[in-house]
Amino acid sequence: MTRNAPSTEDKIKEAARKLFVEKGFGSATTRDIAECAETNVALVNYYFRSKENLFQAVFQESFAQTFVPIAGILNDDLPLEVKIYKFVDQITDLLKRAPMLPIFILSEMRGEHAPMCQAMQQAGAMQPADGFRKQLEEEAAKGHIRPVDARQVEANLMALVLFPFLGMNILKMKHQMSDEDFSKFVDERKKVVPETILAYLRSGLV
Amino acid sequence: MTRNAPSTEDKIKEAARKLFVEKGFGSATTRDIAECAETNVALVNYYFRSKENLFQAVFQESFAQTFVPIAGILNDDLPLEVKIYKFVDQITDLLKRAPMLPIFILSEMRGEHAPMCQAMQQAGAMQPADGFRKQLEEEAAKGHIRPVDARQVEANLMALVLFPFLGMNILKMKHQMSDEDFSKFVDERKKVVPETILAYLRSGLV
DNA sequence: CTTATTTTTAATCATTTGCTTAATGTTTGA
DNA sequence: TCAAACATTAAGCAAATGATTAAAAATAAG
Repeated sequence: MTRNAPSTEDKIKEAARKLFVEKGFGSATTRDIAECAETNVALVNYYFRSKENLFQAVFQESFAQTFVPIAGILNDDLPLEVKIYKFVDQITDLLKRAPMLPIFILSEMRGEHAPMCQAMQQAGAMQPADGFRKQLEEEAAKGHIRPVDARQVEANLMALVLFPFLGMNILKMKHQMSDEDFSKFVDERKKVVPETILAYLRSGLV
Repeated sequence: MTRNAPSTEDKIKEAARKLFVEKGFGSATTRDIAECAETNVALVNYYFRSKENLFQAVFQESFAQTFVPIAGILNDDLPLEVKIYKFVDQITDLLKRAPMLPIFILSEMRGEHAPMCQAMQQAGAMQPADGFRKQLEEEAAKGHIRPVDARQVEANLMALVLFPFLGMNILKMKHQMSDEDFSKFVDERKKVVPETILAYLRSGLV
């Protein structure tokens, strides 16, 4: 019982994902993609009408795969400390499976594709983590943590989790890391990052 | 007394910097660059021999401008707390003047240009922050902070300072920020980030 | 001034790139 | 079974792109 052979359309989309993520929109050609998908250029346009169209399809899936889970976990109904550990743990594991997605998304969200941002905002793909904000306010009211700007805390969390993947190449080189070393490094951050966030939230309490 | 008219070569390099940073290597064409520099394509190749060559020149300058100061400040001879505040303050101001540099550098350091990493490593453009590591060890020995992995602390610092610029577009959209709002946001981080780092370093002390 | 060198221009070449077309093969459903 | 819809292929087009050339213009040197 062999796995279902993927449809041509799916093979093209997967090839496109690989190449767009690896080289960026401008440097990946339709012929690259066709070859990588083991078909020809005509089929790429037959299924997706244009390179731009294909890119949109790939980008939106990638975006949903990366940034939607992030807001999701933050709005979960969990105790603050548990939530933060869960967030770091799950996002880290997600990114270990697709380490280039963040840099792909952020880098394509410039220049001619910058307007996509707005489009996706309106599509509701990016709801603010309102539950998280309220939770921080409640915990502060109870005196469990100090009063904070939720946007700053959220940015800190995202920064600490995403950055090692965004700067993976530089990081690996700077510290002469093998793939395995890097994997260990981000695993260690499953402790470091929550401790950092919680230390900030709890610092300066009377 | 008007400022020296920039040479054609410099006008081309500046135009290239603007367009490479804005659109990436693959999406910026030599004709774009020539037009933006108010010359013609032949001159681009006359001064730089090839698009790839021009890119290398621009990239290396941008890299030096961004990542060398970072390691520099960390190795300065300053008390830990002062150093951290200075680091965040200076790098933030630097990035406010060139907010797209980080995403440019990280995004171009993939695909066909990934080998540049190694080349720049060997050129010594990326010395590890050894002074910072020793300082952290000494402070830990004195009991002023807890024992830490310097690489993790350094990564945290870089992450917290760089990330808002890397994710500028998403951030501005998610929180409906104007340019001014964003500027305020990163200025507030001049307090938030050092407090976060220091809270971590001082947490769990007996 | 004259010659040599450097800089600039316009025209052009060879490829590449996104996309289309027309013909052929394959599947599906009535 | 047969036609209608779908899938695939090879060939090619027009525009864009990186690079070059040869000649003209500007600048520097003797």
